[in-house]
Amino acid sequence: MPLEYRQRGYVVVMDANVKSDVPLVLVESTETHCSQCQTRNACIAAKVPEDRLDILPRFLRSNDRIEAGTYLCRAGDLADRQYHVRSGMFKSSVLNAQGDEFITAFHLPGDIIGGIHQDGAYVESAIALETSSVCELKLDVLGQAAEPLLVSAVILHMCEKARDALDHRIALSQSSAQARFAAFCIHYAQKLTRLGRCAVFLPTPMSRTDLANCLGMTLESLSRVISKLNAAGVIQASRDHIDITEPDTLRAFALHTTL
Amino acid sequence: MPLEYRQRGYVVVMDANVKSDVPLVLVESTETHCSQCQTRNACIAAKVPEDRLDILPRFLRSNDRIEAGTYLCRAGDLADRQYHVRSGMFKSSVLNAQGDEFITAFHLPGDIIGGIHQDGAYVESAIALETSSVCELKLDVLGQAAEPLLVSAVILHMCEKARDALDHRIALSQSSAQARFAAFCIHYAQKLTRLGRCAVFLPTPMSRTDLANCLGMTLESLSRVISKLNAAGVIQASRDHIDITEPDTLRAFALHTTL
DNA sequence: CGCAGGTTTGACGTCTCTCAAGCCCAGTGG
DNA sequence: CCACTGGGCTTGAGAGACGTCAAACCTGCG
Repeated sequence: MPLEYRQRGYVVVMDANVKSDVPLVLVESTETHCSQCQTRNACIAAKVPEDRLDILPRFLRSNDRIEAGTYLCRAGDLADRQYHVRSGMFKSSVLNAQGDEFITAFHLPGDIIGGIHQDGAYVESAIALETSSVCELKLDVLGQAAEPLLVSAVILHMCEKARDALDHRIALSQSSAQARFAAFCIHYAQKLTRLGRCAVFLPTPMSRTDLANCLGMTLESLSRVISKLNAAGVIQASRDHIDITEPDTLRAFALHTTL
Repeated sequence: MPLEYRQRGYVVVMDANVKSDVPLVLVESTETHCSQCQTRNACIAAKVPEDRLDILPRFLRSNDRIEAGTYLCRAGDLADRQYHVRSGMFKSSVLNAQGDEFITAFHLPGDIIGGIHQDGAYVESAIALETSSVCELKLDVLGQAAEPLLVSAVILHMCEKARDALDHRIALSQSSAQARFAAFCIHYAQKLTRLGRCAVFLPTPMSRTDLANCLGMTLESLSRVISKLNAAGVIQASRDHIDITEPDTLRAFALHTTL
């Protein structure tokens, strides 16, 4: 499967099966083309009439390819822009006063990174978990632009994305570790569905440690839950992905609130 | 202390110490006056230059007084506007497929209600916990207005408010009930501080049941935590408020993550 | 082959949930 | 004024779940 990304004004197409720096194709790319983007149905483009998609590239800057392990932004940085994930996956996190890390979210295409401020600075840090790309939306441009279509789209999109955080919060208030994990899988699957991807194959580029942290449990508890659901035949988990074999059972577990 | 609210075009001032329906003062009010609002330092007005505050009432509609127990909006309603709390307190909640209720937040002045959408509908229901008032911001007006100051202010405010939800999420991932409760108190106190109110006196118009639900624990666990902190002299809790007597100790408890 | 990091499994202690009883307070009616 | 009543809150005892610590296990890599 060819790997396509954008770099210094070019669209670069690599052969993912061959470890090489020599691209298969190198196409000049003058700007972002939303109409050809795979994520256009899950980002602000989905809230703009299809025949007006051309207005977006005037406000969005599409970034070069971001390697796994690269920080997109850090807590405390000047919060002058939002990042909208185009491809790949990010994890965001915060540190408390003691230096404990909390993984706050895993971001898929269409998700907003840098949408949480305090005193004009980002609250979370975001790091790429795999090769990724984002679109940048500068806030001053947004204010000055006076482009009603863009403003509405951004605000609607922020409101819809707030739902992910809410889902996560609800999952966390479930007391049982199994219910939290099941809820995570179900929400993840729903997001993949909206992206037009397979709803039962969940890639897990994050470590078990990070996933456990995000779900508010220990690594061992997560491991036990996964082993149990594996043994029960509800999921089939490996190091880098989770296969949902019995979606209905998993959904039932997600609802099983012991609260 | 006089109680001031707005009703059918009048500003009504009541004597809160006397149980009567006869107002002390009745002033004609043609529109919202942000410059005189007690919440102006904690809402979108705080992101608009002071000498331009007059633009806001053109877009905001200030509601009549909302009695305790009144629903401001319900999950599933058409999400065509945001509510910005002006005074009082609300609680918002969601129901899952099983009918279990999850209290998702308690909203203080300056907070946004109705900022979470799915398919054009609200996800949460919000109900007043005491006599309250809100400002309405219609989304179509926001898009068409082309008023850069307003757009920037709303987006910045949404980004700052996203922080509350994040704080809640982090509090929920703490496994210890005591840490969750302590974190709730600390965040609550911080919000009161920003409103210019006392940071050690926390009114609790919500029931213990609702508070426990919001913190992802049982009523009994919450009660035990409160009793323990009471006995330790860290707080002094009664039915309708919590006094923080040792803020530093409480802060330390909030950080004590057993994760 | 050996190493290191991440992951799984096991044993044990602790914390929270559950169920149950008792308490406190406000409102009601005698 | 006082007993009654109901709801919300507190307290108690037991069971189950999760965290902790420790050891073993995989897996990719040199």
